[in-house]
Amino acid sequence: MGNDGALTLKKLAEELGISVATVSRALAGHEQIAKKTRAKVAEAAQKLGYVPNAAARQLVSGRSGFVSFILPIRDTQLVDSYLGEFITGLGEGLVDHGVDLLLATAQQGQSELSVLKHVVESGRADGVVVPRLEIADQRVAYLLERRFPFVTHGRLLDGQADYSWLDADGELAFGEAFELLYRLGHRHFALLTVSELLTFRFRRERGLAQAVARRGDPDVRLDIVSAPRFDRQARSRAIGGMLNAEARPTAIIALFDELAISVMEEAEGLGLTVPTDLSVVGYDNIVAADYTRPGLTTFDAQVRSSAAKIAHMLMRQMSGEARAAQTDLIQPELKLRGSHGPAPGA
Amino acid sequence: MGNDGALTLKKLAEELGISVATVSRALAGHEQIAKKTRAKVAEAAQKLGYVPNAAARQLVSGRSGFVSFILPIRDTQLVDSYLGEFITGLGEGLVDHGVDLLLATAQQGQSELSVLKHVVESGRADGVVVPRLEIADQRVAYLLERRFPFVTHGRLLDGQADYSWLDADGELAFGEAFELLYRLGHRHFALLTVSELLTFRFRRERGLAQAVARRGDPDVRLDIVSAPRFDRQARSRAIGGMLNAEARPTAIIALFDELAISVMEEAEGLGLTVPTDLSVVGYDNIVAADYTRPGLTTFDAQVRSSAAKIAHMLMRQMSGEARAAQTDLIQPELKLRGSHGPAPGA
DNA sequence: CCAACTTCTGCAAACGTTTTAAAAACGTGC
DNA sequence: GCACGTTTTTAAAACGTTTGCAGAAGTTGG
Repeated sequence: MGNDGALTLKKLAEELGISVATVSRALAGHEQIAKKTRAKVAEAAQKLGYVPNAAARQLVSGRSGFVSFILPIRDTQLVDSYLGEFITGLGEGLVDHGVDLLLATAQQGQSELSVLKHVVESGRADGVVVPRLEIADQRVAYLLERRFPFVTHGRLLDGQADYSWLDADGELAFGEAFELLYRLGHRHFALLTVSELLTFRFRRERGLAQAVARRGDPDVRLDIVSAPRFDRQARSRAIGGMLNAEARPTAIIALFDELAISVMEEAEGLGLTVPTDLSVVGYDNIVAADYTRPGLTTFDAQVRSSAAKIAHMLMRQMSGEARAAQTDLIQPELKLRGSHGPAPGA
Repeated sequence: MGNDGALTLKKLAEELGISVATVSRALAGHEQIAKKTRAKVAEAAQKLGYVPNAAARQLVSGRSGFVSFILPIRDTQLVDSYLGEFITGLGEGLVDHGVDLLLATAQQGQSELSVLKHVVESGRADGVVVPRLEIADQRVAYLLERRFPFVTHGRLLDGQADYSWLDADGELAFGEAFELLYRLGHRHFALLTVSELLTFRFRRERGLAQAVARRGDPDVRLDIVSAPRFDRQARSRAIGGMLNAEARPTAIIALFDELAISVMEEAEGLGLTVPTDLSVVGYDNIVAADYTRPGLTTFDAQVRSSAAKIAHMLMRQMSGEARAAQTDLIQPELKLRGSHGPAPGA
């Protein structure tokens, strides 16, 4: 409802004195309907403000005209910059195709996977976008088995599965971060990471480890510190511990900007100056990275434009235009700001 | 579809050897169906993973189970922090009610109003959320006339129309901002605003003007400067002009944080120190406000929790629980950070 | 064992479209 | 004026649910 005396095709047909079938076809612009009739119908529809009922249309066509994105369950404390940008980007990408975005949320106690299944099985969406892949991602497994159109942001670790993805090359970026800092004289590094089994985490960690190995410098030391992703208190403790260690690292590479910014805040609290005492490099280039003082040196993962690209990839897939899986590996761009510098005493 | 051999009620019924009607009622938990039958049906549905088709359900019930939000058309350059937070908040609020969020976007050349009409008339949503009211807001007029459930963020200027809104008291906040700075000795103020006909703009401007009038101090000078909302270049020019004037204001009150942050950046570029040379106060408390150096003194408009509240208001309205219009005026909370200080030479 | 309930189940219509297959209208040439 | 091909229109089925109404079991009392 909300639509009690709604204008239906039937009423419109009665008004015009022709059958619903004709009206339907006329509005769809079928050639087989006389031009004159088409014009007459179009005019009446326009005048009376006829808008076809979405549910009825969906029922017969089988397509909902929606692309869905399941909002990840997250702590209510922390705003996740990634989400806002990603959704905005998706919206921008979908506009061009006249497709709307369905944001589904998991209720308390409901798993994200079950929401996804529900959306798919109920036919409320024609395709989905899956962010932040996990190590053995059940969502991907389900969608593949179900043969349902989807595109992921990020990719699985093994190259087995055949699906469409867009990812930023974090492996490369983290190698680059190491090289940047190594050349500035840093030898004692710390990688600030999280414990979740997200694939991007493993890739970035691997990229860093490989860069270290490539140098083969026995003086290089790399500490690995895990911080909780959401609990601000615990995160602060973990970072504090790292910065208070007797042998403090001089270069900190954070898995993503939010962690990097936490490091900068914590350092400030401890009286350490960035970048004189401590170099910090992040990843993502969230909006806030431009506002810290000094600005955060980071890699632009182009979340927003990636989301738009993902939207296009998905549309191509849904239209059947692209039969094979499409992949796109984008190059994160190093944003040199002020949070990195020569190693102290170098 | 993507749902070829989809499991329908009919198939489920055949499987069980009973009629669709019974299965439907059993799943809905009707008392009139024997407990034993209900259990049997529930089990089978569970086992076979039956999920009712959304379109069919919607067609007969007339409800879509969606709440819609029309993504405002904006420049592709600038991330609008408000949107991300607002949408996240809406999602959080709607979760509790098992309602999903439909994000519709206006295509190039399509007006936001026409998208809204389309969503409403096609029955794709049961209620809508309208952000950032304009001076004679056509969306509100349309929704009222259409008697369609909606809640707005922000309110109209005249108290005539009878609708549900949630707003933050910007009038109060801007008065408070003036008082804060006046007491610190500032006499030359500038209000940095925009030219759009947004109601929140007029309220905040009015709040400031009234506070000035209340003091009745002939020494107080208030400049009003308009900056474009999206064009970064032009914005920079407008702010630069203000800061380069022979008689430069010492206290700048910005309509919202993004403008305030621009002021701080521009000031830094001109070699001015905040807050020594210049006090800056914003409004909204976007995430970035906490990361600028010095931190931006601003008012927390609690966008995210407001959005969640709006979601609840809307649900109450849609369920018919609340017959009269509901309103909620929240108190923006002053966040004292480092961007304000005593007037130079005071 | 039958009537009169009560409890349970099923038929069929309805929701508003699209689309298949068939019928009606229209010309045209003879 | 009739047959024939072409153009235009329509009746009816289908999509997968929910629900009013009626009918079929079950149960109870006489």
